[in-house]
Amino acid sequence: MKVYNTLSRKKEEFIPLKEGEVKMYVCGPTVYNFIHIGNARPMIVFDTVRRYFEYKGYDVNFVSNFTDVDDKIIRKANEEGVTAEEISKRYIEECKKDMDGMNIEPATKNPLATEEIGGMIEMIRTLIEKGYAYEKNGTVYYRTRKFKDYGKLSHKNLDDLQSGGRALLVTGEDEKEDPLDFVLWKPKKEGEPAWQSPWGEGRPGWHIECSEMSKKYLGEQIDIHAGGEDLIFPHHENEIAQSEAANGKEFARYWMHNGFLNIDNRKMSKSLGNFFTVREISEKYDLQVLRFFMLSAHYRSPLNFSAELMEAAKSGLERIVNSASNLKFLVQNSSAEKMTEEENRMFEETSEYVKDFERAMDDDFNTADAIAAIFDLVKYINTHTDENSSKEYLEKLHKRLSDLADVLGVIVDKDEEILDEDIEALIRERQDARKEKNFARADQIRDELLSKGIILEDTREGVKWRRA
RNA sequence: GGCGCAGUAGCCAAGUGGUAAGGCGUGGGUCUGCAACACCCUGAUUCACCGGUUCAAAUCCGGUCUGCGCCUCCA
Repeated sequence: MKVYNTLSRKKEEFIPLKEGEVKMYVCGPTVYNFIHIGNARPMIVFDTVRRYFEYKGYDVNFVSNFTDVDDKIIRKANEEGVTAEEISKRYIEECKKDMDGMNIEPATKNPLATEEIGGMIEMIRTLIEKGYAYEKNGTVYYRTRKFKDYGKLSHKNLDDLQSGGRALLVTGEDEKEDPLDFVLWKPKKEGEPAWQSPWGEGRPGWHIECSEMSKKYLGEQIDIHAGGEDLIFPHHENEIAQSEAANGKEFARYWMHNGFLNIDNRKMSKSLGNFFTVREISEKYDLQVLRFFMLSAHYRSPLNFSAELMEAAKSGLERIVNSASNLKFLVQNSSAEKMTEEENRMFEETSEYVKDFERAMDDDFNTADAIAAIFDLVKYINTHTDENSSKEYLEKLHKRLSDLADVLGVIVDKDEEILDEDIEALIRERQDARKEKNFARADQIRDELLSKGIILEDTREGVKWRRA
């Protein structure tokens, strides 16, 4: 199994720290509003990574934080005249609803920054003791040049940063020893939430949160640390500096980063007016479609979002779902129980697609290729099943398809909803009308059901229905 | 200025040395009362461009053009 590691800029064979276990940490969102579709990409991508590890039999300890103390949260709280806590609690709940819609497995643990302040203070204290940090007037800074590996993740060297990063010099507070030093602890300002510390009241810098939460819930060394590519610098670079200086050992073995989601080939931003929340998308599409769309390209590639592409994703997803529901329908109407020799042979043939799927996923989670393997399986199913197929054969194919889809977090079975009595009656009435060749009435009933979100399909085996 | 990514059919997108997967869409057909689903057929003599290496290049090397990202507490 190969994983692209940002550290080496190469695909590397994945070797877990501990046999059969994966410890992974994914930087989560800052909760000051509904999450946007850009936030959704790492959630979907790394949930899929997790699901594949689980499919392969690994025990995955998956930790992803919520940053619930931050300038943007404070600003929003001030705007609404409520506490920062109220804002963060509200949007954590909303975020979890969106994640549920995208079928993202709940993390093993979702730590909150505000609940881990004590540990962060301890880590900062350690850094000061070891000479990697210093305090000036209530602010604690990290002594960047002291950490000799600084830049190993983003492949930058400090002198380039200093000469190229004009902003760093301009904003450089006079009290910093070096313009490249970054904040570990900042003193309280009026109206801000604050915690007691050895350096006075204040709150932690952003980077120290993840170093501490990763350490607390996964240990000093983890297998995979992941997030959006924009986090490579400075966030993840700083995390490495903090964790490795404080703990004295390599922080994460593999660093994974997803590419950005663009809108019309432009970065999504509020100022460009091309900003979409997941909630907005959910009003128009099942979030399964968003998930399927995101997985249609490789996770490290930039991905462009548009209504047209969502429509294409919707059609593609329906093709898979239809195949599965067709199998269920055939099972209900099948009279043969046991697989025949021929069916056994055909079922064996489909293991080729499972191999293709795994080969794709083993190669740095190539979901686009994996989806192609699923489409191949769908095609096989559509051409090698009919009303004479046995229940056992159909069920085995269905399980095979849904198992693969499940790795991608794609739900293939719609909930078995009981039809209301009057809907069933309408379907029966339509069948009678059709027998009497009263097609006007039959079509009228079909339209009526369509307006209620029920799609009817007449097949040789009878009437099938599904929800739109 | 530094670092990096990308350019494959109408659209999306795999493929990193052996002769171009898959999906969506289009057009035609089968099935069907019609529709939908499904199935069959329909697509790149070619992978931004120019050179080079090689028996062999979308894949490797050099150059050009174009688009994009990071270097700002933005996933």
